[in-house]
This record gives sequence, C-alpha cells and structure tokens, in this order.
Amino acid sequence: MLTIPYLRDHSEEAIQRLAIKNFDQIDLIHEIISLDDERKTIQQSNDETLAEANRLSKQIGSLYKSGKSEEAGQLKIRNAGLKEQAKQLNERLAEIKSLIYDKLIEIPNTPHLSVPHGHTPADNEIVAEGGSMPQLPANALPHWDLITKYDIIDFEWGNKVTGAGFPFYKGKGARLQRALINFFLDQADSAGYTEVQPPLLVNEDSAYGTGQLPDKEGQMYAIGLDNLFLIPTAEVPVTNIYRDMILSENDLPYKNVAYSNCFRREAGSWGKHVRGLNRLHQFDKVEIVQISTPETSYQTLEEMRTHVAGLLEQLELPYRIVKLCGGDMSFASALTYDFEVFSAAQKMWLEVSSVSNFESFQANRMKLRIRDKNGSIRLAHTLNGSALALPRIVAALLENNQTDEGIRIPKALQSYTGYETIK
RNA sequence: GGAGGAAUGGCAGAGUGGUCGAAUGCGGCGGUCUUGAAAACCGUUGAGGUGCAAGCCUCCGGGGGUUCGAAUCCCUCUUCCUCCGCCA
Repeated sequence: MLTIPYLRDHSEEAIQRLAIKNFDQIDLIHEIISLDDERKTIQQSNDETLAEANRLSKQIGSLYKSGKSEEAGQLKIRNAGLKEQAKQLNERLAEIKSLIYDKLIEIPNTPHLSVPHGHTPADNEIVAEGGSMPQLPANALPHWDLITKYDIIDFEWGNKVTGAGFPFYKGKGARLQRALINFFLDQADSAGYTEVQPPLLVNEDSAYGTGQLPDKEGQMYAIGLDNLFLIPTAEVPVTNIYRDMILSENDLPYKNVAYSNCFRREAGSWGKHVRGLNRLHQFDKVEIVQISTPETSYQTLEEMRTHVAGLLEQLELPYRIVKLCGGDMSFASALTYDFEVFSAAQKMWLEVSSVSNFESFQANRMKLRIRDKNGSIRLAHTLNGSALALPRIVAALLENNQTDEGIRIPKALQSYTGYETIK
C-alpha cells in the first residue's frame, strides 16, 4: 500500500511510475487526496469537540467536590450533547477512512524507474545468462516420463490420496528433494541468513500484511473453520514476523531463510504448460527474506540476485535472469528479477525464482518501521526471493542430465544425495 | 476440553474511577569526568493524527459497554501462566 503523503507530495512521480505498470486510474489518486482532506477536517472538529468535553468533565469533577451538584448537573447535559456530536463525527470518520483504504489498496506499488514498459512476458528484459545448454539425444524424455522410468515421483499415489497436483516423492526422488532443501539452506546459512521454520498456516492479519488478502483470496487454501490460511510461500509468515514493529537501524539488515511447503490453489490454471512438476498445488521452496533500509534496498536486491545465481551455477543449470516489465510484475513489487532455467527436453524456460524489492509497499501495510540513529522513524523496505523453488529445479535437473546410464547428479549436490546417478 | 490467574512504554514492574500517557528500575541517546573506556553524576527517552507553532486529540492485548470522567468497573474475543484431562 502506498502512503498518502507520498501520493500528495510526489503525485507526478507516482503517476509516472505507475504508468510503467500500465496503471492509469489517476482519478483514484485525486479522490484519495480529497477524501483525506475531508478526513482532516472532520478529524479536527472531532478533536475540538472531544477537547471541550474533556474540559467540561474536569469542571464537573471539581464542581462535585465543592458541593455544587446543581451546576454540575447542567454541565452534564451540555456534555451529553458534545458526546453525541463526537459520536456522529467519529462514525463519519470511520466511513471515510475505510473509503480511503479501499481506494488505496487498489493502487499497485510504483515500479522502479528502470523497469521496462510493457504488457506481456515478451516485453521483459533479459539481463543475464549463465550455464551452458546440454546436448541431449533425440530420444530425450520430458521429466514426467523420466520420473516414471526411474520410479522417483508418483502422481498416481497423490491423485488417489489427495488429488491432482499433490505428488508423492519416493526413493531417490524423495532423497533428491531433501538434498536440494539442505543444499539451499546451507548456502543461505553461509551467506548470513538466519534459518527459521515457519508455521504453514497464518491468520488473516498476516495474509493482509503481505498482500495476499484482500484481493488474492483465491490463491490460498483457506481453513474457514479456524479462519486460517495455508501459506502460498514462506514469505508470508517470515515477513510478518516483523509486522507492527519498529526495528533499530543498527540491527539491519534482517536476513532470514526458510524452507517450507507452499500451497497454491492455482484455480483454473491447468493445461498443456503445466504437466508434471511444472505446476503443483503443493510444492517445496526455500525462501530468503530481507528487511532493509530505503537507502540500501536496491543494493540488497542485487546481493540476493547474486546469491540465487550462485545456486544455479552450482547446480550447473542453464539459466537466465529476466527483469520483469511493468505489465508482468506483481501488484506489490517495485522491481522483480525472475530466474528461469532451461528444461531441455520440454524445450521450455521454467521460472524457478522471483526476487523482488517491495520498497515500503508491504512495510506500510504491516506497519514495519525503522528508527535511525537520530530517533526518527520511517518505513522499512522489504525484499524476498526464492532460493529456490524445488519442483522445476527437479524437472530441469532430470531432463538436462539424462544419459543412457541414468540421470547424473551435479557435483555440488552429491554429498547431499549420497548417490551420483539415478538409475 | 474443564477450573483459576494474568495481559501496562524496548524490557522489568507500580498504578483499582478524575491531578495518569502513566511512578520506579534497567536499557537507549546526549553531556560532565577520563589519554580512551568503565564507574559515577546530570539531562533526555512510547506511538499515531492534526497544526507554522503553542497546543489539542487518540492509544495501557482486540472489540463493545457503564460513567460527566476508565489503565482502573462490566461484557466479549484473543493470547499467556498454573492445576486437571487428553494426546504426538
């Protein structure tokens, strides 16, 4: 959520930046500002009314003490009128505030000025490439055939026990999964991230804090009976640790890494492109989260980007880093790098990580602030990124490393898997 | 799940109807002293809104109520503690 002072004082800049996201409802900004003007006016008369009522109360008190109960009684009547007035003003105030809020949450975050204009993934900008393309034999198999051939992931079991999109990993497949998780966590640990194991269910406040609610309700599985939500990413519980906090600038940056299961309903998104491991309802992900200052957050973003690229290098996967165009970015992001690996048998680029700077957009909504050396308080910047999402990494590893002798495991992973080949 | 108790500023902890946004201690910040540091001493130190400012308003877990007036009384929700039950 953007702040009203920003929209007031930098409306030109806001409009310019929002245009990158193809957001042109400029009226909304003006409506918010004029509603806020009204809010101030009402706030002021409410405050004056309450101030008068407070004065009267004190008088009434001292009149009673000096035995002048008749005069006190008269003031009481006046006070009752003031209270009634304040009540009405207060109701109007609440209405306006919620009106402002409703409009404010319709405005996406302002993209960084370096974000390319555009509407579709075709307008994204490839900023880096790494790894080398494997040379596969003509009879190379896509991963959904490889997992059957080597019996390492079982979709049928999942279909029976839960439903589509909830596979079982088994044998060397399960071990590979566990190896990747440990590899990612160890790498993050070396990079200075503190590991946390978050709850997989969050409450409504947290879902609002990181912006899943109110409008992306359909993305999450909801436990209606208890009003909890299964997390779509560890970003939600981990970032919300810091909700409603004022952090000391000296303690920044906060760096957390979390492994978690992620749950996504992905309603209506099933089709040709989502076979096998390409899209699941439940998957595993290691997520990195940082809380940073406005001055350092873009530096932090680059640091996170380097970290993720390092993981892909070690996994020896061909990858590219894509700076998302305005139209392809998420609502809350100011700048996003997507990492894609090439899955050689499918001949497809698969998104395996998304690293974003949210600037103060999430921080404003969740009241996450920092206090600097001088004691002044301002909003923090929040960032997160996948490091990495497992299923597509598994898909690419399987496809790219298939040989006649089996599937070769990259060196960096071998001490974690305990085997060098899946045969 | 049952019975009791509790929730106050960064932390600890007073406060049971007005003079309380809130004692005191610790911590933080600034200063004196010191070659430097520590100790000691002095000062300062919650958040939000509004206003040029002085000031005014709101907030003592959340919500509602009683009262002229609520941190304080009542209702309710949440969380924590103790005891019992159940259980990985």
